[in-house]
Amino acid sequence: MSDHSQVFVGLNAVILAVTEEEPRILTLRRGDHSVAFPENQKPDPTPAELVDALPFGPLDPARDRTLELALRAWVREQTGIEVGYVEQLYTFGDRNRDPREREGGPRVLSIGYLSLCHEDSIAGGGQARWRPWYDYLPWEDWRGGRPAILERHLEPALDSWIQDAEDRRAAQLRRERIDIAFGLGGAPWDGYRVLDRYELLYEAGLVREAVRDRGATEAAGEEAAAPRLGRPMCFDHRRILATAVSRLRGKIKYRPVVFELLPPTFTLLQLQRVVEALAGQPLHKQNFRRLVEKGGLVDGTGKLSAGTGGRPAELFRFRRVVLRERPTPGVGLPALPEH
Amino acid sequence: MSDHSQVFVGLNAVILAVTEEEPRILTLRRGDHSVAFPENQKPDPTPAELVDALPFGPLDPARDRTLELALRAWVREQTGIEVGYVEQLYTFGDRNRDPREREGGPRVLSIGYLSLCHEDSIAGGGQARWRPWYDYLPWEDWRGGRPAILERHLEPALDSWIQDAEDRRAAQLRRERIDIAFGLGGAPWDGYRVLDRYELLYEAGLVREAVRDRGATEAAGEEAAAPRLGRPMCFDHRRILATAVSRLRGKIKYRPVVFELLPPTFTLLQLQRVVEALAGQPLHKQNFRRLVEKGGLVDGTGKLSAGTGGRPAELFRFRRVVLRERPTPGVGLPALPEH
DNA sequence: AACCAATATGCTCAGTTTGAGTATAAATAG
DNA sequence: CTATTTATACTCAAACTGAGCATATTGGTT
Repeated sequence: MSDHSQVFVGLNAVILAVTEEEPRILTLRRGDHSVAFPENQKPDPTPAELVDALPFGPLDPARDRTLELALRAWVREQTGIEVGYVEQLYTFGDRNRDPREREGGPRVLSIGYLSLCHEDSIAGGGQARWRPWYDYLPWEDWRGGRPAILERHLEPALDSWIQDAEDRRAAQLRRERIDIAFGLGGAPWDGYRVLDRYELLYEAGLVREAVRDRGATEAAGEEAAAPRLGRPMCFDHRRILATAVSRLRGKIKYRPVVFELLPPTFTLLQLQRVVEALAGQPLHKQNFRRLVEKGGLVDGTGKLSAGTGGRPAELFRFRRVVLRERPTPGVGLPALPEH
Repeated sequence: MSDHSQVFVGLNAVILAVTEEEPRILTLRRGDHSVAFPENQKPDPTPAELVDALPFGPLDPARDRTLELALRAWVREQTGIEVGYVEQLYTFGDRNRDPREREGGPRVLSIGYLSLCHEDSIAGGGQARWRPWYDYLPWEDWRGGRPAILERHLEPALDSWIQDAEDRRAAQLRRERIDIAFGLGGAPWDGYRVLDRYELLYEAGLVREAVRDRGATEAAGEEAAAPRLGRPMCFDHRRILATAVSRLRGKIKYRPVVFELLPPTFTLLQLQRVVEALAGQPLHKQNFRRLVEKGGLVDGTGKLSAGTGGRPAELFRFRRVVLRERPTPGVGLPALPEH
């Protein structure tokens, strides 16, 4: 076996918890083009260029029996967090996703994982920080109605990207993709196309990562003019995050994963707020209650929660046996109303 | 960067086409513990131990800009097939998934891909063969009613696996998992849990791969006694196939991927047969027609198909604009009737 | 020519699910 | 004591779904 086919394999984790009705991910700060494998978490030499990054750890082929065990091991070591629910997302292997490859570094593959944590287990973290995932993807949060950033920045910028197309056909193609991804031109907004949207913005050069990857040869002035849609991240970490959001939004429909983010007992409103936080859209309260109760997803405990402002709510727990009863127990999301 | 963290990365492809109402995958024959990287497709020295294998190719970090390009390249080189639709499935990295690791070989990671081909593009293939995927997973095909293999072989074997559990609690746990995965004990059969089922059978030692992986130290007599549930495959290739089936069955519900398997125009029965083949369950003809027509998935062409035995059917084509209209255009599958 | 087998297509109908809203109950704050 | 807030129960129409009947159009048989 020749050496040329060897690559370096790392694992990236989107570690998620929902606190104060916000989905938050664990992020580190680090230099974008600097040490990628923080064996000692050494701080970056050039603080001006620090960027948010997903936690990262190498696969140690000698030690780690499985990929998932590898992930659990270094997450524990780096952050002290003992992750529960873990799911593989996607393997990212484009050349130059790690910029040091350009300077002769090895080809770096990254396997993305999603981990769900209960709110109370987020104590540790070391240098890590919990940040709302909508800081990185602000156009995905429709809980307060259509995000203003869409009309104010995103749509005009996408429009001029369409104008910039080579010819009429290319422009038509761009228009088509944008309409479907962003629910424009009469198309509905599809909450699951998170990755499509991010990739389109990247392609259109509307996220800082795109400008960065096209080479730092441009003038500083030009770079400053580049739009800053959402908080940027290291490497392709925002793409990994977008993958995680897509996956999770899809999955809550047919698997009871939400409960991995909740304490053992909770009120129905708490549950609803978590689902809304993930889905990025508001839900009809009474219908949501009907869905989870009649759907057999939860069981009342008879106990009441401490006052949350109004009438006390009953505490519920996840009804595990639902798995035996229905093939796809989850919370279906309604289509967003047209505008 | 230390050398110990380097691994060998390969790509496995589940290349699928539906012909004669059967979903078929492209397979090679090769020695189970022999050369894993068929640079020259060299035939195996010990024909007695030949097993079916998924097409495989290495990632060449120097040449391949992206993983998908790598896949397309070696599939073209090896089989002459120019794949269209391609989708990444999962990355498999358990130690010893390639048995040569035991003898000091490098850690081998495999990234599984799913590719969908039109029926007419399956000419080439070289030494490769198209084989029905239900040869490998016969318990997944419910088109002719509940598969006999379930009652005849699978359920008794799973029952005795439950009996073999350490203690009552462990047995209870096994019972629970089996009921949910195989729709026993009142639970419904869930067509999407293909991977769950395969992994359970593997764990219970009911597929040949499990016997093989536990070491070839056992007597030949014992091995012969091992059940042969479905046609075995090389390494963990059947697991990859199970992942592909799971993914595809899930996806046809919300994305119009079926059309990747059909010619440009087709009759509604043809379309139905393909969906049935993938889902492994029969569908109600009139309702299916209503679903795809009212759902805006297809457009009539006005032309009629050559007689297929009865009244000629209208030819339809995929209605691409449906993507602009509905967020999740696909063919929802009904629950299978209880027994 | 009449009839049968096979497939295609149109339509009905009841049961369920879904989206939206009204009404009432039980707590706290002033 | 009243306004406010949250919880919970119930209603109603529209849409969707599962199941089946009925009719249409072909080729082959008698």
